[in-house]
Amino acid sequence: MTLADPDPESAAAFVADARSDDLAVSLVGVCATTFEGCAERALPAGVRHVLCKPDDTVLVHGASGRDPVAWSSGGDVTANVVDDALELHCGVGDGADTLTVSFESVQHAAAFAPTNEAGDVSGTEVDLKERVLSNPDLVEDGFRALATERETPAGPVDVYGRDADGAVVAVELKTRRAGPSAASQLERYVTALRRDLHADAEVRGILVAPEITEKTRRLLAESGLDFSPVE
Amino acid sequence: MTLADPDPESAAAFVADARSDDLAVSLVGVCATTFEGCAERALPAGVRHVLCKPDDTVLVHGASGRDPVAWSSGGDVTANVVDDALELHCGVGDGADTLTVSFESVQHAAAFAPTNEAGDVSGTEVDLKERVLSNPDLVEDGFRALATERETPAGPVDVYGRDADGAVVAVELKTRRAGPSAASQLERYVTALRRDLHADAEVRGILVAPEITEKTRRLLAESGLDFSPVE
DNA sequence: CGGTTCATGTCGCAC
DNA sequence: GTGCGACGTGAACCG
Repeated sequence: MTLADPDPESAAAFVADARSDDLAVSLVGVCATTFEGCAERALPAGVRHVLCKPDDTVLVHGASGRDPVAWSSGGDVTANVVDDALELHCGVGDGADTLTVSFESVQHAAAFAPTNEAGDVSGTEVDLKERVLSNPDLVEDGFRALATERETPAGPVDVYGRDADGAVVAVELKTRRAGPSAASQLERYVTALRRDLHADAEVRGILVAPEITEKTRRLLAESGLDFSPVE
Repeated sequence: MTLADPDPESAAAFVADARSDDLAVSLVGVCATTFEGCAERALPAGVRHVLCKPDDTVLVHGASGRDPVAWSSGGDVTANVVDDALELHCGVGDGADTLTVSFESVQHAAAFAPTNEAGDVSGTEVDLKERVLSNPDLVEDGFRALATERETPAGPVDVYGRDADGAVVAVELKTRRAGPSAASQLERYVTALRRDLHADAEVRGILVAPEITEKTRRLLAESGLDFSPVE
């Protein structure tokens, strides 16, 4: 399941075999990449790590960063020998987005059978929603939740309810410090609700987040929306 | 620079050595992960690929998807032997966000010296901006660009100019099909400009994108903003 | 399949 | 460092 300093033919065969067995392949070597499609990008030759997953995802990682320096998702993957070098071709058949990885040399290759199992995340927006539902006063004293993901012409409101005075309230939840887009999002929902409900209905909007930036605070104020810090 | 089926002590030493030499390490093995911090997540034991980069980024990849199933950026990385097993500890010293990767077994380890070189992307918003500047009619017949990234109280406008009638125009550029957030963003800029400029100044907003969704079209219309298809 | 939104988003840039 | 917006964003969810 491993090769060291293979020649191009061996490497190509190794990759092809592994892929036909639904294995993942980890490659280390000197390679250049080109991507063409909706955007374009080329990388000069360099030592990189290439991971080919059984779902045809190909990741090219450089020395730093969480994100790959090049990648391909979706389309087919083929391993060929071109000009006496291993070359990976990734992309949809008709070739809208295409990634090519051209190896000058392969230091190392390993094949393995990865598991797909995953775990659940907690601390997400859903958790915050559940907390708000079980303790509506977090939003505001006297707030009552009536629905979640209530549909409006502008999209679904995270939490929909009424305040102590009976006014309709749209609640937008953010698990982190909220920025201007959150204020705009809430404003879209509130505007849509005002249009949707009877003209005499009062509609308020409350942004629930651990924190907001100053500009966001100003935006909320200008739109007559409220902020309720949580967590 | 390679190990096959190492015992935990060898694996830990291998990782530690590689890291002290500023090398990246590619690991394949059966491992479980836990992440704790702003959110929480745990993965059961499974065969995965772990990539430790010299910048202390750690990526845990499963069988599918472009994104890692677990990762750590920033903090320190240490490789220890715990309960006769390799364990990677990643996180800031005081431990806000912590990732732990516990190996049941290591099938394979490889160390290498990755290059950091990267290439530039074309087809991005900057390219679209340059195209618009060199050919303002793309925005609208008679449009004249006066500035890019012009500052407003709501943030910088992509392109700022005037239309054939001399009215101020804020242009928001999107390289892909634009959604509701783009309309809201443009509206924020236009509102800020109307407030900022003389009261009698007419201010228009034009969203420039290859395409927009229907809801976005409606939002633009409600706000009196325009859409100009490009590309 | 398209539309919308969340994300441990990540990343880069300006203040 | 914080704030802000783009990203070849990716990924899930829903009609």
